[in-house]
Amino acid sequence: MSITVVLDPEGQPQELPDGADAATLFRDRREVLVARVNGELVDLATTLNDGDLVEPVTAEDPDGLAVLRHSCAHVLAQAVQQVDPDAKLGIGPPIQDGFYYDFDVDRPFTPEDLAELEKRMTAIIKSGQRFSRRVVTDDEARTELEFQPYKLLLIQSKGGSDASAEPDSEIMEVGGSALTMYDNVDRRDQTVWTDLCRGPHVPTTRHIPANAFKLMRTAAVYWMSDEHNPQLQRIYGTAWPNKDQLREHLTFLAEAAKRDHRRLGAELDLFSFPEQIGSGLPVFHPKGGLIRKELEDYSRRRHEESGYEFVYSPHITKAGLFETSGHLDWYAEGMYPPMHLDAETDGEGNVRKPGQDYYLKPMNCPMHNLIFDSRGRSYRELPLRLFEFGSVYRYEKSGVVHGLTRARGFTQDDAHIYCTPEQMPAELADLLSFVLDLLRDYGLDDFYLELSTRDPAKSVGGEAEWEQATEALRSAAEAQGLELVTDPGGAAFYGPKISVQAKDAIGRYWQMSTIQVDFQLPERFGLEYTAADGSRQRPVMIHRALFGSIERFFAVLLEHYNGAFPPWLAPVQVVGVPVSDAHVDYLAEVASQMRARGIRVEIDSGSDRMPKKIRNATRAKVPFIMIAGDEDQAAGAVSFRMRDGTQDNGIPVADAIERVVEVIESKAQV
RNA sequence: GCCGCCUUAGCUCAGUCGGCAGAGCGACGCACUCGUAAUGCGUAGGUCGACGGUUCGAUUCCGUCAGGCGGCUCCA
Repeated sequence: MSITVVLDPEGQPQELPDGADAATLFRDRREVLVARVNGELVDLATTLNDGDLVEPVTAEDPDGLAVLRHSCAHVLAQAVQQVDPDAKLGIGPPIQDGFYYDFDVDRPFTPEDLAELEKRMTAIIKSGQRFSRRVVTDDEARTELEFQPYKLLLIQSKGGSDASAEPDSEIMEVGGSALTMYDNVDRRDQTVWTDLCRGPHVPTTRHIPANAFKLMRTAAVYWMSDEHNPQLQRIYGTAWPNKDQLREHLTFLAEAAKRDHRRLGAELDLFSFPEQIGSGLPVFHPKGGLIRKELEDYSRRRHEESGYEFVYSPHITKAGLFETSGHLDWYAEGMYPPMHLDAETDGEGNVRKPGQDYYLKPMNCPMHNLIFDSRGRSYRELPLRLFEFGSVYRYEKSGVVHGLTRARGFTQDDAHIYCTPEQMPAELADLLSFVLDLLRDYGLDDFYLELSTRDPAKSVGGEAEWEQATEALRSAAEAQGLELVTDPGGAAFYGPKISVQAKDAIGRYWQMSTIQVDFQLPERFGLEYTAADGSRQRPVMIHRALFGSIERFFAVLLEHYNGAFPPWLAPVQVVGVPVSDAHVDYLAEVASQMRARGIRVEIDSGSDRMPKKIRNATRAKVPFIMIAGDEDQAAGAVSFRMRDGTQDNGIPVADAIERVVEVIESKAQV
């Protein structure tokens, strides 16, 4: 007897003995880790049937790499249990770039533990254990896993072997068509370790490259991500098809760390977080302030041109406003606690005047609503676009504060647009174009859009209006021709949202602008306009921030450019370096001509030698280093050295100035 | 907020098995007058994050707090 299977993707029929498995088919190809049989990812030990469509899957395939990483997680868990046989196992899935495994252990892991575990993992990998799949009944599993409470919970919550539940990306243990255990069998056929797992796995631990994995860090996590559950200790690891790819990944991480905005901010003297002010509350130094001012000035100009009106509002307000807006119901936890003011008591301690609570504002919208509502509004005024660089304060939990990207005090480039329901679709479409255009001007040009839809458990407002707004957002998004992903249930309680995700220079995506439709606030504030027919109508309100927060946007650009801002944003655009002291006056004269054209130029007249000055200016990432010595001076010229080290000598002064001006005005990068 | 780690000169970091500390860079001064990423010499600069405790003695050990880092949760 024999069977015939079809090899994918070549489409080659292949004859095999009856009962053959995929491993037989690929026995000469060690790089094959698993197989895709009729579209389903399975172990190579899976028995094939006549007519199966079989595709080899290697670590170069994303699915294959995930299997490799998942198997590596098993090796980690085995190593942990070698050290601590009482360690209780949580879940251990593959993730972006690696894997993790959660453990309930008496003592958190230390960096020394990780080094020890890595050694043991290497030994396990080299021992060549086979991953052997075994189908079990629920009862058998429960007996075997008697001392693994978390695995028991998984069986229970996922319904065991008859689970029809969708496979969960995070939970690799259960969720297949049957409940399975994976035995690690050593070369003497002894089962040395076992884990509940739906698989699949690589054939043997030898298929995990022993020199291409690394344990990265530890973390405490809540079981099932719920803070009411017990805390487990997680170990994160990374694993790759080969040593070179591991090295490449580690290099990438080092590169990302080098351009961390917190580090660049200190190095380039842009901003700081003085401890005396408080966690998450930044101050901008002159150079950072200049960049920020350029960002803001350009934004202001574009907003003016696009029909926005500028408003200003205070930083604190009485509690009543946030009662009206609903913030105190929905968001009090994220707000700084109130200041209680103006209370008066008499001599006996009786309250004569109850006083008032004042809150720092976490959002600008309630204030803008009051501006809308300050007088009767006509349909002729709509869309009314109110814009403010509004500083807000949010009491972020201490563990989440993170440089400028997650601060407690920050400034939103916040606008609220009031329009009729009929105007909404066109307004949203224009808005999105405006936002994307502006982001491109700042140097970000690779985007995708994310549409966050209603979470029924956490929302207000009617089904129909949500539907209408969501569709309006969707069609505005689709009109951009960009990739659109949906984030089901990700919307805020008051309305659906589109966010723009922008890719930076090293391939990371950042959530930038958000555009959010709100039915709730116009209702709560009783906002109205008079329609053409004289009736009172409720406007639709759109919240939108382009930068999100200026601080955060600043941080993203800083990392995107690695501190080397394009000249229009560079705090110092030109540094003059004299070859010797004798050329300082000449450069100063050129500099004053440049200043007259609005160029930010400094002359380094210090006592350093010329190469040192060039080094300093290079490290400050100044776009143009303007050098002048005898030759340049005699020719009425200067020489430019650019950030990449390229050199252009003997440029006539007038041409040099034009060149800088041109680059600044065109917002080009150099 | 939770878990772990960390905090020594402006910055990056040594160091003290408990006897009050060092380097490089930076700053400042002097000399050098110099053509593309560090000229040389010198000077100043630290209540070793804060407060308590243990100790004859604490920067070092313990505790609390503040700030930071990596995760978790959160990101309206």
